[in-house]
Amino acid sequence: MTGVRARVRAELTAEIKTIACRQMADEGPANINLRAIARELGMVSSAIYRYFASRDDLLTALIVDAYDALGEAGEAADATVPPHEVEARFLAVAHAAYRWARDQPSQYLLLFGTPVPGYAAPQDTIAPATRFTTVLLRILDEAARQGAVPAVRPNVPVGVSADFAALRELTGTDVGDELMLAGMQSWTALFGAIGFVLNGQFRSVVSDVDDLFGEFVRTIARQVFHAVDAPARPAPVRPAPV
Amino acid sequence: MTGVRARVRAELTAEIKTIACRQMADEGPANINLRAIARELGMVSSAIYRYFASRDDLLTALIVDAYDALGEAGEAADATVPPHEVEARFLAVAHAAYRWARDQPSQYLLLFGTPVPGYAAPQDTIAPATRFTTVLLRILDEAARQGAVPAVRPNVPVGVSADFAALRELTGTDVGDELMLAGMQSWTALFGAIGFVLNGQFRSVVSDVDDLFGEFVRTIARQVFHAVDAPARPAPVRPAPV
DNA sequence: TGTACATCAGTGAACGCGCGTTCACTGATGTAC
DNA sequence: TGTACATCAGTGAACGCGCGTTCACTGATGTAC
Repeated sequence: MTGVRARVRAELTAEIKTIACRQMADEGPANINLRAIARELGMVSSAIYRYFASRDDLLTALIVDAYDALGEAGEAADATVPPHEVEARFLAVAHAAYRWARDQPSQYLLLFGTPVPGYAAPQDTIAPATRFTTVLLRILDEAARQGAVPAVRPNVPVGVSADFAALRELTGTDVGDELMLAGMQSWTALFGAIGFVLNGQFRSVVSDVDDLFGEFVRTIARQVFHAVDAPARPAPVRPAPV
Repeated sequence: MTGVRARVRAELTAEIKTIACRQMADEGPANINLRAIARELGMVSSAIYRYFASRDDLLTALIVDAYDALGEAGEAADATVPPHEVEARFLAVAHAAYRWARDQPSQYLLLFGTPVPGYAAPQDTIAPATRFTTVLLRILDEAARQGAVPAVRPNVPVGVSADFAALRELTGTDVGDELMLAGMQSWTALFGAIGFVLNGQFRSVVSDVDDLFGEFVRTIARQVFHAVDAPARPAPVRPAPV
């Protein structure tokens, strides 16, 4: 039964991360404390090093988990809406991000708040970090196929346009420059709104922040996926990308 | 010369804050260190307590200063543009915030990043916090007087509408619900974009983030101050608010 | 199936470090008559 | 103008605390023949 030790190990590893998450909720993302975790597990502090080589390693694991959880929440929400309803998909995904952020604010802040001082994110965090963004990009791709045009058409700077071309190449998408810029802007707007709600920026100004956020997101969606002024553009026949 | 001691005191107080700011740049906003400050000043650690009653007190002073600096940057930028050119004013103010944030990222993160664990902002920080927002609100007020209507007209939820009414009362502005919501959305979008740039969210995707930000802001401005579809609405005669 | 050996989880003590804050004090700077 | 007193900046020692990490170790769990 080689699996017994392995299973116990996996369980304890998970438990360490769970406790670290709870700690972050109390003390802030930068303040995980190996000794306190060991104490809570009834272990001696050095025992933690059987599971994580260092504090930074544990932090990396938490970041990867958080990115994955956010990405999964986005994917799950996206899957509940018919693929061609791009605006509804965006709304579903945006609200999923909002809910996730409100449910675990410290994990959200671990990803999008102040970087932890002295910590340099290793390669392992890059792939999970793109997971949520990929969901948004897929919606944008479908919107492009439907000929969507943003309500306010941006003028994409040449340097940025070149970057977008590389991005299309890399991701196998076919989103035009204007829509891509509008999409990125909506992305920053979405997370800006979430951050403001989380940090209480609307406190003593707006009481029902959930309602406010909801209307923010609806407005953003209509800005990006506004198709009324769209020139008649035939849908390309290439299949959907990953 | 009662002023000699007072002047030295003011200078040292300022120097403590300056050192604390530099420290934040290295170690993150949450990590100011009284002993290190004293060391750098060539003093004994307890001497700091002649100037600040506690670490939290120093933190409060830094937050107030940061809010004031951001507010002043916004006001200064706003003053460079003729009052009736609302879109240009917004652009100027947005870029001022961006520049300020890029020049002192740690101070920006002190205000808009992860809250410092265990620190509860006292009353003193509230007034300075509104200074920058007030600039935006004044621009919005002028825009309302000119009959501006957002490119995508939001549906303001009833609860939020009530809050907006109270806000109008409190600030002596006359910005309608739709424009107010669009304005707030632009506010979150602006700071979301700044935060993303600061935290390197566009790294290895877009190289010239300044250009990207510039176009973001132009797009946001046109979304808010879009007046083309505006119903003919006579400009009210009441004078400009504070 | 049983035995000899290797693996590995957890122990306990220690290292080196630094923090915020208090307190009784010294000595210089300012104030009032 | 000079003296007696009050104010206050800075000292130095101490308190109590906790952290991440290393290392030699014990003893239980798994493996190979």
